[in-house]
Amino acid sequence: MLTQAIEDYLKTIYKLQHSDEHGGRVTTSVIASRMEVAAASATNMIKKLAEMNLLIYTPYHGVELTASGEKIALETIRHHRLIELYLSQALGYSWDQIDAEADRLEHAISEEFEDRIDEALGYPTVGAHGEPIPTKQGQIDHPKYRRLSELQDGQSAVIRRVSDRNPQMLRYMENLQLRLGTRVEVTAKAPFNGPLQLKIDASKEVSLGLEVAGSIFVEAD
Amino acid sequence: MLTQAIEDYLKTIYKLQHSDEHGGRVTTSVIASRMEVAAASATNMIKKLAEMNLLIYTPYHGVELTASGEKIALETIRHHRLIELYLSQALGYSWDQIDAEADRLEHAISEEFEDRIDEALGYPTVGAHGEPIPTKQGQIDHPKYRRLSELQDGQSAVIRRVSDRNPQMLRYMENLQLRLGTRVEVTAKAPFNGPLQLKIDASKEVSLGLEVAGSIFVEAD
DNA sequence: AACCAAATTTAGTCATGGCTAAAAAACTGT
DNA sequence: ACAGTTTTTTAGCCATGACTAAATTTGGTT
Repeated sequence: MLTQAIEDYLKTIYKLQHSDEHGGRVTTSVIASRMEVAAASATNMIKKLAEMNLLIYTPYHGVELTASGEKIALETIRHHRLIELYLSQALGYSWDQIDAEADRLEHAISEEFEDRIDEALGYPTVGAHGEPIPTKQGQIDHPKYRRLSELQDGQSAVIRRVSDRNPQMLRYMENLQLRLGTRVEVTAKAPFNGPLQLKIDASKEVSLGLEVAGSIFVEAD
Repeated sequence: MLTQAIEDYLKTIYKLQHSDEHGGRVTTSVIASRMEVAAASATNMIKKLAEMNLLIYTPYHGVELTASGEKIALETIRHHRLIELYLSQALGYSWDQIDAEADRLEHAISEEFEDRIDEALGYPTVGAHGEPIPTKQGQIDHPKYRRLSELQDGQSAVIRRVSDRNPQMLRYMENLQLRLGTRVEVTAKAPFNGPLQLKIDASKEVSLGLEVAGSIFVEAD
């Protein structure tokens, strides 16, 4: 009944609904591009999900998850984030490897497995990249952090979340020791969308491009 | 290319080829019954696997894995047994729960994951139910243990492997503290295929039916 | 040798979830 | 307001891997 494809679509749609980028409007083409399928394939699946009352579909205008659709999405996301954290904490995976592995495992694990790694991890509320982990009851809050790229010259902040979209970027961040909890200070900002100069952990200085800085979310002092 | 279904069929066929029950002849109906699919479905898949040179198919007479088919089967079995052992050792699963969970996970894990749990477990050679774990190179040996049901009155032995076919039976064995390494002694054998009397770990005595005793493999003194 | 039952294969169907090509609807800009 | 572009949907196709029903082969019995 709940296939892997369905879970993947719902997860993707949930994430799109809660990203600030698209203004809440989740269209066929955005879904298709995130899922890396043709638009027609997305339309097909959307119709099927609407049929199953997992989302509300307004043709030509986009989708919105129903309560039951959101529930499944959050369960899938919970699986994903618990697995990611387990891979990094218990099995020594690095930041850039966990997403791909979790993408496959999230559909294969049982409630039992979920519960056991949740316990082994000490009932965490935040995932490996700083994302909130939904509770078993489907509760989740979305703390609004600022992007490192938005900080002004001289401001100091602590890294709270990083985007997990690009594994190569994650590896780059890891190399720079940009981790959750790391304190950073913007010591200079080049004009015309140029790079910013960053002091990491009050020691080493690096120059960071805006694309990377925009993928790092911080809590400013 | 290598779907979950293909891996499952190859694994099943490998196990059937190496079980003493069918005299090496692995037929469509045996495969179908183990896979819990209709015979026609098995025929379809067998033809496909023969097409892929993963097995040799003699219509109406059965199949035999080729070297490449066996390689895939052993990789799948290795995954399965490593996962089972990890679930029981690292996550506290009981004997009766690990097979079902591993059946799903075995298709979802990467080489990386395989290597990491292999390391975490200390490069084990024997699985949770005593089955040999194939090496990464596909080597495996099949120690021939005797069934507990074949022991004579008065004989003593150590449990080396149990069948994992029936979860309820596994739970029953666990309750009786019949574990790998446990020493047992047959203190009496009822005639006409009746139950045998068993002394477990030189302490408690139980009466064990032949079906259970036939699912326990021992190394006699 | 011929018949019968059991095992096996063939033929045809279905659901899933992709795809492309073509049609239709919705946004643009003038 | 309408022409052109972009987005979305429709229509039709394909592979996978199940299924049932019917046909075929095998093997045992007399």
